Amino acid sequence: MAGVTLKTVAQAVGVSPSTVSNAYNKPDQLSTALRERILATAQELGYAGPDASARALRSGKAGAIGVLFTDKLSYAFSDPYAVGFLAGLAEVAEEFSTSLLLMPLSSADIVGGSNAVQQAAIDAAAIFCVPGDHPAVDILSARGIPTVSTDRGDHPDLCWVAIDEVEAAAKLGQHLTRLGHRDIVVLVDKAEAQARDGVVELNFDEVGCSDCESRIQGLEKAMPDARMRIVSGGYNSFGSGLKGAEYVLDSQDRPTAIVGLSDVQALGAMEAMKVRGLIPGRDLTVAGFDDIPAAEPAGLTTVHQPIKDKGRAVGRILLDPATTDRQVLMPTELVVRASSGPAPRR
Amino acid sequence: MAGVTLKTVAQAVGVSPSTVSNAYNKPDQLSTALRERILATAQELGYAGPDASARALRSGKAGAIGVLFTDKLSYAFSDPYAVGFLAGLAEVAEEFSTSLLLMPLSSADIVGGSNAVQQAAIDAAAIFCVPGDHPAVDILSARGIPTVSTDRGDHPDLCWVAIDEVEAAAKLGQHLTRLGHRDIVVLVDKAEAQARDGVVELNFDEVGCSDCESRIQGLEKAMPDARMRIVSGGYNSFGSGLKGAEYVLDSQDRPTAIVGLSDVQALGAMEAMKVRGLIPGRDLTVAGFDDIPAAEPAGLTTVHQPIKDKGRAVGRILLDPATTDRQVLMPTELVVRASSGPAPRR
DNA sequence: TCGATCTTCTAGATCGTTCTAGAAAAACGA
DNA sequence: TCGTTTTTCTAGAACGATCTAGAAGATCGA
Repeated sequence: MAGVTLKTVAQAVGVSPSTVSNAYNKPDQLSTALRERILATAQELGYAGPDASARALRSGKAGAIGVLFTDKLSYAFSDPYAVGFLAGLAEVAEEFSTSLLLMPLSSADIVGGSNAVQQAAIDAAAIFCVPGDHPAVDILSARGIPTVSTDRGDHPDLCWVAIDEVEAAAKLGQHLTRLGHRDIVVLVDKAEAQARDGVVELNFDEVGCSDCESRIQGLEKAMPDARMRIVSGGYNSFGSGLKGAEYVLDSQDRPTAIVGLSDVQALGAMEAMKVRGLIPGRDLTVAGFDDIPAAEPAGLTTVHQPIKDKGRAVGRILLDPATTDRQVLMPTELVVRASSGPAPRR
Repeated sequence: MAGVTLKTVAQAVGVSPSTVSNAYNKPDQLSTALRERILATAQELGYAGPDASARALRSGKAGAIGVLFTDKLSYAFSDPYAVGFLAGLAEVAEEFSTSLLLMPLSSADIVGGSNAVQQAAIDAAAIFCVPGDHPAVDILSARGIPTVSTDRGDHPDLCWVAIDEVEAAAKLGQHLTRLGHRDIVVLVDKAEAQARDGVVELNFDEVGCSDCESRIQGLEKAMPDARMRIVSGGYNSFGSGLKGAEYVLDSQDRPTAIVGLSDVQALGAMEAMKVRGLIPGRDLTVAGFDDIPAAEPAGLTTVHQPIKDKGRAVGRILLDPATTDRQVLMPTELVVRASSGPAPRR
């Protein structure tokens, strides 16, 4: 049963292994009659096509691109933003009949030798929301694997597809300033924050995520006179946004606006308001980032970025030889919805 | 620069290739001093460890398991149910330092030879919400790749991790019967449904998804006297549930309860009610399936199933030699929340 | 001191393909 | 009819590792 190889089929048909290989990969290199005879015999013998590993070794193409994710995989997918990115990437991958290999980043065994990043048979890799100084990134570069990051790197020779985070945040900041907001809370994700029911207040230098830092800088730039507090409810998720906002809303010192650095967190904040009978845009302003699909029905003011296109662009750079871009800056757009309104007079 | 192999390193150090290989894979087979010398030289030469494809070929282990998804990848991830499953699977994969290979099922090129399912270098595969008679499943079995399905198969020798769909639906049906509901609408996903603003009414034999069919059967079993209509708003998503429910709510012939065959669709239905000023559980009953994280805050009555455990169980069967189970039936539980209430008198 | 055991390392086959070069046969143009 | 091109097929060497068996030297107990 087992052990049927190209050679087996070749012998059965009475041709050379090369010919059988061609029957699968280069149909125009042999006569149709022979090709059909080969395929039929293969079927009979239970041969299911060339072995993937052997093909990968010989041809030097693994037929898969890796996707490096932040932290645990579970949290990665809880944000529709990641899903949209992946969908765009998958679209291009499909076009080049390439698979996507998810590489979970258990922070633990990265240092040890036997992790997925070391072992993975991939031609290239997309680095999604993983900081450029992460050990896994070094491993990939040591392996000589081409990578595209979604962080806008400082190295001019690295590949990336990104948005101008500072500018994007500044757009939102200007909007808030114009509405008269001078006292805001920024919700960030911070896995380490698990004290005080999982909610913690941070200083800027404790944020530790370059995207988040850039966005905060953008907000500060556009709101120079505002008081700005940074609060984390834990992970980048609806629940954490909810918890963070609850902490803020139940405190004695409410801001006039809450900005989630991702839409899921902002939506959590809206939920917290709803529970307390507060109306977003009237009693308190809420805004987010990314413009995920759920943002529109919820009426959430946010900064739109072309999520799926970002995934597509990464895919093109990695797979499409016709694409010569190495660094792509995507446009962003402020989308004003009902959740933002003028700051109430004090 | 390029072309640094085991052999190169071996020559540089002055040992045999086998020894270098052992330095990476079997540290106890050589002296510590030599091992360190080898690793240091490798570093110097820019050798990043054994080539993944070559290792896969020789050792017969690809170091990855495939995940077969329904339809386009984008829709697959729009349901948190899939995300939960994947998280559980990833958890086990991580433990065995194995990667996950996503195999999108573009219905088009399955017949052609050059699709991901044919090419993928995987040791095993998880078949997630793909019917057992799908061509891709045949390809996997032809390749001799062990699989575990999330559909409860009829074949006694196939591996699966599933719930008793009929029983699960019957639990919900009993609940609705007890509340006096005799007229319900079931929301199903049906990609082909794009007429009439994407909303369409179906007969039972048009549903064409074995899970959905089982759930409808379970409902019918527990609600023998009820009138039951089947409506689809398109894909398995919030938006489709919303559209389907809008169609139902705006018709002259409203039911007393709407059952979404997935929570995302049921949540969409709740949204449609909210927009119309209807209160779930009072004006109309809404219920779902799966008990995704968003179901609880929304107060959605649903049938809980251990999503993440399902993923874990699949992972164990595929990867853990200590696991001898071949077929696992997971428990389900009716979770009653505010969205279900007694049927109003007519 | 001698055989037995353990540690450390090596030679060479092997995994199942695809690739390069080229041979044999068929088709073609003049 | 003869060289030339095209089609169709093949031999044999890679690809880069791991595995099996076994050799050489070190260690050990009696």
